[in-house]
Amino acid sequence: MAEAGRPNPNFMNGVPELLILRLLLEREMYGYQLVRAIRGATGEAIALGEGVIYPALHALEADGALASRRETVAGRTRVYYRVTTGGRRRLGRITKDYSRITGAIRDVLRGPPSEKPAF
Amino acid sequence: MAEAGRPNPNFMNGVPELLILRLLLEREMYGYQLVRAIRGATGEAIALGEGVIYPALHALEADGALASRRETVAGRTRVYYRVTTGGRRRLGRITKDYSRITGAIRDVLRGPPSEKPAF
DNA sequence: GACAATACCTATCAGTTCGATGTATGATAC
DNA sequence: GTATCATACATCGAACTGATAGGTATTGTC
Repeated sequence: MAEAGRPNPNFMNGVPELLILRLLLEREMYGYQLVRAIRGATGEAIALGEGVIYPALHALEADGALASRRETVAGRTRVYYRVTTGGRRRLGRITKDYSRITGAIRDVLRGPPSEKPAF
Repeated sequence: MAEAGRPNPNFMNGVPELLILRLLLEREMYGYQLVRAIRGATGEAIALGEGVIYPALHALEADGALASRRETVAGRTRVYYRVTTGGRRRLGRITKDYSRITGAIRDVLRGPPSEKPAF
């Protein structure tokens, strides 16, 4: 049962996918770069390792949501990913779902109008 | 990889716990009642079955976050749960964690100031 | 020459949640 | 009167994520 304090103990489902698609929408990136971009964009609140990102990128590409391009820079191979049209649709869907659910949770956390806020 | 459309495909971790504690803070409830309260409070956005709620209640009680009281009404036994002092602390912690992370995600979804909103 | 950082990758483990199933009672419909 | 549904509890196994840990290879630094 999720202990608080650790960087991010499980927490959410589909969020890695959501963050990846949203960040790649702005500009194409390669995996290793994405790993740090997520740390950076969330102010360390969310830290997804390479073991999460790479498989997710592969799956998204296999699903046609991402397309990739290889480039070798200073002897290192980078695989740049960009969002496809299908990926944009997918991002739209999951963003809507995500907002719907977190919105519902927020309402519950706020509590009924009568009650003075719990926090 | 989380298919959209189903009632609530996995989605989050610790959210059942969060909702349970928050709703029980307002008034004590029994398990079956909670199942419907969650459906109701989230406008069907989140529907947690009994297979989620009962084990969660047992675990929270075992952890000292909830206390229970049995009552028989019209031949049916109800187990009412209320939040303990420790449970209130716990709710405070996980609410803060939750807000921190969803806040970070919201920032990412909003995108950089320069960019026009994606949706 | 060792070590850290970059850059890719995969396999396994652990934790959650979902779905199915089971028991039992009371109320309702036929 | 009996079949069915809603109430109310409970547990187990399956499925899915995501976290951890490991593995390769190159470049740059001390």
